Amino acid sequence: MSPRIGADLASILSAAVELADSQGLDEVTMASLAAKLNIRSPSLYNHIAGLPALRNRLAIHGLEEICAGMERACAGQRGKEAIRSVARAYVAFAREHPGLHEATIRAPDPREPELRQAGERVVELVLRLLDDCGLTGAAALHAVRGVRSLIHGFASLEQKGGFALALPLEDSFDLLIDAFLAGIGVYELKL
Amino acid sequence: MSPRIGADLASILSAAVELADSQGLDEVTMASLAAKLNIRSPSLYNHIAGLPALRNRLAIHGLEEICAGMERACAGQRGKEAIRSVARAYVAFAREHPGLHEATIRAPDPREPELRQAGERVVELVLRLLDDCGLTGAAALHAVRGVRSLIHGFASLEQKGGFALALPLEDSFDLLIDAFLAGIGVYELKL
DNA sequence: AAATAAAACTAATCACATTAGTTTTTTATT
DNA sequence: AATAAAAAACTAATGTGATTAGTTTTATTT
Repeated sequence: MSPRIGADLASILSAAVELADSQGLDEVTMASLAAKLNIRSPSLYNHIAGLPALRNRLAIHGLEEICAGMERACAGQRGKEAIRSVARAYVAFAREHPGLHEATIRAPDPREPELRQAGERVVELVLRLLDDCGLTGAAALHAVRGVRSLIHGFASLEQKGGFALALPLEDSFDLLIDAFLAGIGVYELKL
Repeated sequence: MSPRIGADLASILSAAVELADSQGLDEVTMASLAAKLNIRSPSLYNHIAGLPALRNRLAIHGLEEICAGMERACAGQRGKEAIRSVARAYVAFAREHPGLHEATIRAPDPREPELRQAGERVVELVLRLLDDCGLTGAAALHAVRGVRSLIHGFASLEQKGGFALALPLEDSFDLLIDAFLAGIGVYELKL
């Protein structure tokens, strides 16, 4: 197949993920990544177009992992229970993969097709669960935005150290989800 | 007073805000900022320690503006109405000052004292409003985390172009706040 | 008029991204 | 077995940006 074997995109991506999760997304540079792979940075360009392209790949990879984790988490569940599960899966992902999570947030261009698709898959998953809760159409679409805002906001703030007080994070998150789900009826009423 | 008049911290900050809001936070560099002020980048170090310090200042400034906007928005209001108002004020700020808002999220060190204080002032404001809703103690603290997650999550996603669908953003946000407020009772019940 | 302090400047260094052009190595072909 | 082709690695070079060191300029104060 290959006239010469070297780093391939998978190994590059995996090294980038490790770097991102251990050092933070900003420390993932063409230089640091090349060093981790024991090659020189120009060699990376044989595999990926540049740093923005790498970050885009990281973001896609992150969204795929998020989607997979959510699917796993809500398997066999329905309705509010399922929503609670996918929400927890999201923050769990952000904790396990802080750098990769950051990458999903700070993608270079949110309109990039493959990235968008990965995001849409998450939306579709949540949409399916909301359907079980009796939400369809525009109401459901608004509700997905709500769910995404909740989980993304909480995970981001937690990650950035925004929650300073000595108060169990787990409880804060569960209560937030509970409050939202308790009030989810407004999506039917007000539309 | 001053042996020689040049750029002062206020003018530097204001130039940085303009740059951030018009070009994005990443385009605020010591180089671009100096160019905007018609000086050379090393001269900036007479006024600020470096790029991280500048970003920290921007973040503090942003939080102060957010707090001021919230105070203004909820003046004379109480309870849920007031919470709705401060939430709207937050997203309004993020729309008017996308770069400054980004700065508040991506501060170099969330533990920096002055930054923390600015953040705490926002927390205290919301805490005061929640008190009107009958929430105190740990319940109120959890609820503030909830409110912050909501507004920060929504504003971030909106700013990053995360809401692709053609669905009015205003409605999505109002519904989200409504749902949360409708379910806010769980903070009393479950604690 | 001289001293001082603050601000600006130039010059230099270092890190990183990226491009161009060359060499190496493996596979496939003759 | 020798060689042609492909893919990957390399070196060298450029450009941008942050930052430091050391120098010059200029307004204020003595």
